[in-house]
Amino acid sequence: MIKAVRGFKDILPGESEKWVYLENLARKFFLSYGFREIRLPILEKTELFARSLGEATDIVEKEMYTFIDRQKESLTLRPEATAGICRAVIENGLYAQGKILKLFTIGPMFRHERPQRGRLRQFHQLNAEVFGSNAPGTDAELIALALDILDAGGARGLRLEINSLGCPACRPAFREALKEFLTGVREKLCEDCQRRVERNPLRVLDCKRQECQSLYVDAPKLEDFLCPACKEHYLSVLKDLETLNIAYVKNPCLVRGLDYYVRTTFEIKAPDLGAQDTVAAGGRYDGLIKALGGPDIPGVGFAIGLERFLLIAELPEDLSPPFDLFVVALGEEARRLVLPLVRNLRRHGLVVDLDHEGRSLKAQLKQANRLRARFALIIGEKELQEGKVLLRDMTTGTQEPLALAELETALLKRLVA
RNA sequence: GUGACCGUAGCUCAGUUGGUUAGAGCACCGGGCUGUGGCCCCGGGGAUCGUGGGUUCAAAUCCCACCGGUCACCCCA
Repeated sequence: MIKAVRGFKDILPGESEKWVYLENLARKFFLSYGFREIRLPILEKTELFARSLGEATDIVEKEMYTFIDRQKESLTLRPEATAGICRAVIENGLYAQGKILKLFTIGPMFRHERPQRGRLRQFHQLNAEVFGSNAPGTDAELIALALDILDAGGARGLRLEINSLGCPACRPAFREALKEFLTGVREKLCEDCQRRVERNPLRVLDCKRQECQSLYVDAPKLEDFLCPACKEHYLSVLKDLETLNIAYVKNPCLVRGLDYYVRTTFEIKAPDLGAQDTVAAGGRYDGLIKALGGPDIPGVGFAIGLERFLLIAELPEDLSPPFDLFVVALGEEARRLVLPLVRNLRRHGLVVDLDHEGRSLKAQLKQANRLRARFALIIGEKELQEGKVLLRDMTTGTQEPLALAELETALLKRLVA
């Protein structure tokens, strides 16, 4: 048997309704926050991701689905959405001086990781990005948006963690101070962290090991190194959050895995998720557009992991659409007679089905029952002769005779809400 | 990439210290009720026991390898 590729999952009926529900819910919020949808290719030139995420990140180093196509060009299944959105913004000239551009997109991402709870190789994200705004209010607004979507989906007990990574003006000083500190305690660090000290010292702060974390309480804090502009920005974001009554936890160790972040970074965590507990994350990436060859406009955004959202979402019990009518046609003559009727009812938006297999009345009623049809329309030889069909209410079991001649209008009257 | 646990009908599982033809419940199809669903009863179809090798008179059962799944590490949405 040919099976789906490891880490790639089918979304089956029963599950797909939940996806549509959450996507629609998110769409509603994106639109009310003034965002417009952008749909993007899932395949991009490898260079785009290498340049935007950073060559030394785990994603670029070992998690991308990269291949050489027939034109001998290196292409990559997108591991995240921001790079592609930036590319599209630049390529299509969506920016303009002073214009605020708010975009969202929904779709699959691909990373070659070992699958586990809340982690797939193809997974899906809801992304929102704002271009052209330096204002801290934009950062706070995005956080509010993410939380509103998650809350409307019934996710509870969320924890917002926030940090500021500074900017190219102030981060280097902190980097040096941190490096110095780390060199002092180097022997006590775990293997991974020892490696990080040289390559990417900030990532050390993100280490999950208790031993390392207990050392870092004495480490220099990035917040103390922020330049006045970054400091003011950070405080203003926090203030907006407070004004919006949004609870947050400052996490000076929140570093994020992508190189392009500056200033605000945040994660929304859900304790119920298990090891992969980040359901949404985002931050500011002011230099990215320029680095990709575009104008010097700032950007902020976030992504919600849809699979993870689904794991903690509280959804309405029954998301399947109501099934209006099952037409029980007994015999070929009846079936032929009913064909145009069924089609017309469907064109009116009603959910209607019938049996083409020539099964018995009993079998067809059984199917109607299984489909949870509100009504069954019974038409056999007797009905054909008498010019009357039977409309059976499947919940009460009562049957009403309807004249064949005005059947369609009679049905529409009873079925259209 | 590393580790632990797990792989028996479509689904959930049973299968004794290795021993006839591998079972059950649910689901599906049919019948009881030849034109009335749900409840009940009866019957039926459906399994390369994850794959390949090995041990043995004999393997779903023991051993090895591989594949897949789950969870954790790592990393992240």
